[in-house]
Amino acid sequence: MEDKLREYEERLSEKNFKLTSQRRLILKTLIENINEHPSAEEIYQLVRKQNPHIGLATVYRSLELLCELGILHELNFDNNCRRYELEQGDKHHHHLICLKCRKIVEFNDDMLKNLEDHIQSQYEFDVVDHRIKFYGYCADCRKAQDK
Amino acid sequence: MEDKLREYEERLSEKNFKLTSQRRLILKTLIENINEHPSAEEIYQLVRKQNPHIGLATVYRSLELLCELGILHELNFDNNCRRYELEQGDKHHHHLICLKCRKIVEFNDDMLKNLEDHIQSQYEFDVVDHRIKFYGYCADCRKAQDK
DNA sequence: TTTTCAGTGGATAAGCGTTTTCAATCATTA
DNA sequence: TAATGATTGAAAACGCTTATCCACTGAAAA
Repeated sequence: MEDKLREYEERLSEKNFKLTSQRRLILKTLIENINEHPSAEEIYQLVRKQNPHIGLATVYRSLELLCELGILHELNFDNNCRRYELEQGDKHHHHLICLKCRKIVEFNDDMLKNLEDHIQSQYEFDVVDHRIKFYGYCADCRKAQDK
Repeated sequence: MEDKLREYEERLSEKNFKLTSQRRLILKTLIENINEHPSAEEIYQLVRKQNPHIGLATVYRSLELLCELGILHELNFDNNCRRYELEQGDKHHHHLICLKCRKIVEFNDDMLKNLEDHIQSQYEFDVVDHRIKFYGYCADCRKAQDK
């Protein structure tokens, strides 16, 4: 935890930003909830438990800054709010979204390199990133359905 | 055009909805701009050229209804608005999104069936749909950059 | 030390896309 | 014709996000 925070502090200071107490708390919350893909509002609620004086605007500003620095990624699962996840090295992972319980499962893949190469030559499209979402039913919901 | 409209009328009436003049005009506009992936606002502006009295709420309501009937698909390229495309048979296609000019190129694929099967067994996740977006630079922007 | 100044944060208003409300209209049926 | 229900348009409300305002902080300059 402290290691990660020090790393983030360095990445902030490279661009002359400071790891203020608010940013520290937001990052801490993101680390602690790394599998949750929380929305801004959810982060705000979590952060307020530890510092009730923090403002919603600060949360939004911090998330924006962290995204610009590449520390955080913005996700887009449903249409009415943005969700966030910490950057996790260069492991390319994508999401399985359960249509019933809305749970989000991550999965890693290396199978798409070929497809990228194909697109590159076929469409003259220079691929720099991709986002894949699979929709379906997770193990839990499938079991519940069988009952 | 008229063929398609008749087909849509049938699909509406199956669920006891009517092809009103507003819905007809919206569908007509969607057919005419089938490669544009227009947003609700853009559809509204297009539709108003032919019927200046149509309301924005009607456009939103019609788009919602057409999505529910599967005639239309909601897309999610940028965060601040939804875009729409007519359902086009069972051709599974995805999108290449140019980061420079924001142009959206469609591409078809059959290469993902294997990946779905893999996910199915590995994660016990029952995949029913997937959405893939590749981000990069289109042929035009690549050429412009070379100059 | 005092002053200055950029960076930051909190409260709140504003912005923007979307949804809801409500009265009016239209089509269909009795 | 009267009644009923679906649909519409205008405007208000809504929810998430961004911008504005002013106060505070902490470091550099005078």
